[in-house]
Amino acid sequence: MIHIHEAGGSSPSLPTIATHSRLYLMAKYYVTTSIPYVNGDPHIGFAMELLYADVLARRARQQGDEVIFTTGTDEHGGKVAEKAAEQKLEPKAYTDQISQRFRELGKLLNVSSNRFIRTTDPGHEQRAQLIWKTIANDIYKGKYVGWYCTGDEAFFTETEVKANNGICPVHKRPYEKIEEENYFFKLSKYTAAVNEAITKDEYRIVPTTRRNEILGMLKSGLEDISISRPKDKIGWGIPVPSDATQVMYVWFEALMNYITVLGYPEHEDFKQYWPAQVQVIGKDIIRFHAGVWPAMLMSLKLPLPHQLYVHGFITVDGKKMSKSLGNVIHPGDIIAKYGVDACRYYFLRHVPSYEDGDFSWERLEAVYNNELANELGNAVQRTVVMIQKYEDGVVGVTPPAEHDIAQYEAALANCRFDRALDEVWEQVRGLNQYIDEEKPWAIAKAGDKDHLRSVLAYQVSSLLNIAVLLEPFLPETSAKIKGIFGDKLRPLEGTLFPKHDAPAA
RNA sequence: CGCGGGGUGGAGCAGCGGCAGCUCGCGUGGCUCAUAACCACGAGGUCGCAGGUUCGAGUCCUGCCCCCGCAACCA
Repeated sequence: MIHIHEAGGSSPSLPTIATHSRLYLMAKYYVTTSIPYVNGDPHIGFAMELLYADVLARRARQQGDEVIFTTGTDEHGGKVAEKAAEQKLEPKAYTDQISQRFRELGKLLNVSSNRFIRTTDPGHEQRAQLIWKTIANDIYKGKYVGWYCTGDEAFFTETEVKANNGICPVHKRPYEKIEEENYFFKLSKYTAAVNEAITKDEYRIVPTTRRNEILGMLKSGLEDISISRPKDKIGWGIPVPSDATQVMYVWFEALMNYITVLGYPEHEDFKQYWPAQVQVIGKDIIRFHAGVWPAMLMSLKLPLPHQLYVHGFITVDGKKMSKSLGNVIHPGDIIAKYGVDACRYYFLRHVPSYEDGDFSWERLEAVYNNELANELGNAVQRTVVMIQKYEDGVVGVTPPAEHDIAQYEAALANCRFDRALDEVWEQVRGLNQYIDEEKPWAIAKAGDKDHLRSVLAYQVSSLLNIAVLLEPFLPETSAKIKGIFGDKLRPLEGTLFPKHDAPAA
């Protein structure tokens, strides 16, 4: 049995406007994040990945799809065992702790994932062994030859060894040539087929630059990869079936999570939800997801995911985030000061969806004040006040929205979250311009009740439309706006985004 | 010749063959419904450097310089 953990998914909100333009058939929608390796606490890099996947999941639900949205943690391997030993913990006890922090990260960010898989779940381990047996035809025993430094307890590449003239610069001793018995996966056999699937966009990789990158790698062909480790060297892993001396190489087994979490092979969820619509990953692990993973699926005779979305990395004040620099940003710090939606907004709009981006408190402050408080928050506020002043708080009949959302939809289909929000903000600006042009206060003075009512109704309609478009991105804000302009006016206690005076530390 | 991404007004970015554009910041004006918010107008760029193709080049080609990743077993 597989462990299924229900995370705090929000109830799907019914689309009011977005769907009237097209007929959308209810479908199964499966979206995944990568499962981060638990050798450290979560930071904003993975937080961003959760947010991207969350937008896709929420949008799909909004369209009426049934959604499975998975995330989880990758918990085996030498590095984890080392970390655990440092803290004088058993590996499992250590990963229990860290895994929990990743789970909490999702809640903190209001991410609507509904399954959380750990590679140490018994279900995953059993299914991984089953997968191994299923693709046994593509697995063979071979020798891995490498340069090993006993000081580092690690292998080094040929080029690295050459660059150091055969002597480890840290430990001042020669690298040893070590042969190791490993199992290998016939990755080479599938190179051509993977290449074709990507070329034909059957397995669509966005952005295009990433697609080109992987096609370049595939052109020279992929070599078979070692997929096991001797148990006496790295004990913390899933045993290879029928060979007690070996455990599975972490990566090989971790990739399987995308199907074991659905209950591959027999569970109904697997049958209904695979292949995934979109798999969200970071640029560092593209070769595993665009090279190894599709080959594994082909070996299993399973269809490939429809789309792989590769995001970039975040720098902080232009510098790489690192513990030694002490500039690691924790999502909790941002949320504590600005709220969860402001945090979501920053990463979704101001980190380029197709490239690396930068975070700084100054920029967050500016964005919060200008775009969230002034433009959106104030548009809501002025509309609320006008309805109170001129209409005794009565919201009239609102006309359906007439905005063209083709650009917004196209942006989302291509995982251009930044562009999608640009489109929404076009409407926010448009609304503020509309108010200034129509001058409802002047109409009120002139006493033209009908005209006034239609202008205010338009404002409300525009805001409700914005709320719908915003739902996948800023679910709380969206709900608040919808709540204010329901059948009757229900103003908030304060404002949507209260202004801050002092910048954050 | 390892591979890839990038260098456009103070900042962040778009444009990828046809008058250099957007957001922030800055300046001026307008408005008063509003969270000193909103709206309009303006200043500010020889588009990394040097050649070339073209009637015309951020935009195509060649060479160079500078940043940032990746470089196969650490996941």
